[in-house]
Amino acid sequence: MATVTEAQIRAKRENDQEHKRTPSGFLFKQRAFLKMYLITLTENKRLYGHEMLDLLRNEFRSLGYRPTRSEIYKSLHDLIDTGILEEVVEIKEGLKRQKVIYYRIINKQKAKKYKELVREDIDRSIKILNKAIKDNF
Amino acid sequence: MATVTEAQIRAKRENDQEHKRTPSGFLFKQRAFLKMYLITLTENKRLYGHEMLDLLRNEFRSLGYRPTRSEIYKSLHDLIDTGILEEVVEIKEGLKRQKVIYYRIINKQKAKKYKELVREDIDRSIKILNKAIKDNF
DNA sequence: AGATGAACATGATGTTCATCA
DNA sequence: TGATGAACATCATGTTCATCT
Repeated sequence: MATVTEAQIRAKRENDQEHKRTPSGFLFKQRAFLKMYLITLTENKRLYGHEMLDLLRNEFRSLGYRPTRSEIYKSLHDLIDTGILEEVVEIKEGLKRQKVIYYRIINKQKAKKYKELVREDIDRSIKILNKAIKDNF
Repeated sequence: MATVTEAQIRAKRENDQEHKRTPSGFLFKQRAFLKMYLITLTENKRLYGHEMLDLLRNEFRSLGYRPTRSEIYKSLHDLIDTGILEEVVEIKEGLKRQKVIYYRIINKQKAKKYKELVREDIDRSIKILNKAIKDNF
């Protein structure tokens, strides 16, 4: 009996999704952008979700970008579903015991690959934007 | 009796829409991007909708962006609704008589203002993207 | 058939409500 | 009460169908 790996299932699902409706290719999605940042944050700091949200909001405040709570969590869940991150549940002692979730990279190779992918898309987007300035001004 | 101008009605409608749901401010929308291009095309060339679509698809093919037919038309309609463009209907003689719609700027000031607005957003977006590269690579 | 337009469908993402420690 | 998660609502945009010359 042929075994089907998790990775294959995900690959198929992603492929199916991609072909349901063909994106026009205009810039990239916020989700990908956040996932890239969340990977980097996990690589460099030890933060739980809510802290990541606060950090990103501070970082981008001056640029008028304020990511949503749900986008952060959905991005983190995506990264877990695709086998890049895993949860590290911890109890934060305090007035009231508080469960928080930290993250850890479980597949460095995949993480690196994903970031490279997003990077290419960022480069492409910058080209589009620069072209627009050249063409319209 | 107080008269309400078209512009006021539109302004109100747009304002209402803006406040229904606050955008997070991540990059900008394809629609605004296209509207900017369509204004510029109208300023510089005499093209009807379908020709504009073809032109833009050619321009951006190498960058992997292929705008949709409906996005072009919706963008043109937006520009008409907001008093920036007007239609110039013409009959293209040929094997079969064919109605096409050209466009003309009817409010240069508004057109210029809109483009400037988009430009600011493009600059902001480029900043976000450059920051992302700096932060993640 | 080519050009336009509108209805519809779906994906991306923001808001609200629920849960849990 | 702070952190997380899921259901829901709405907007942006792609696809399909209709119309007109």
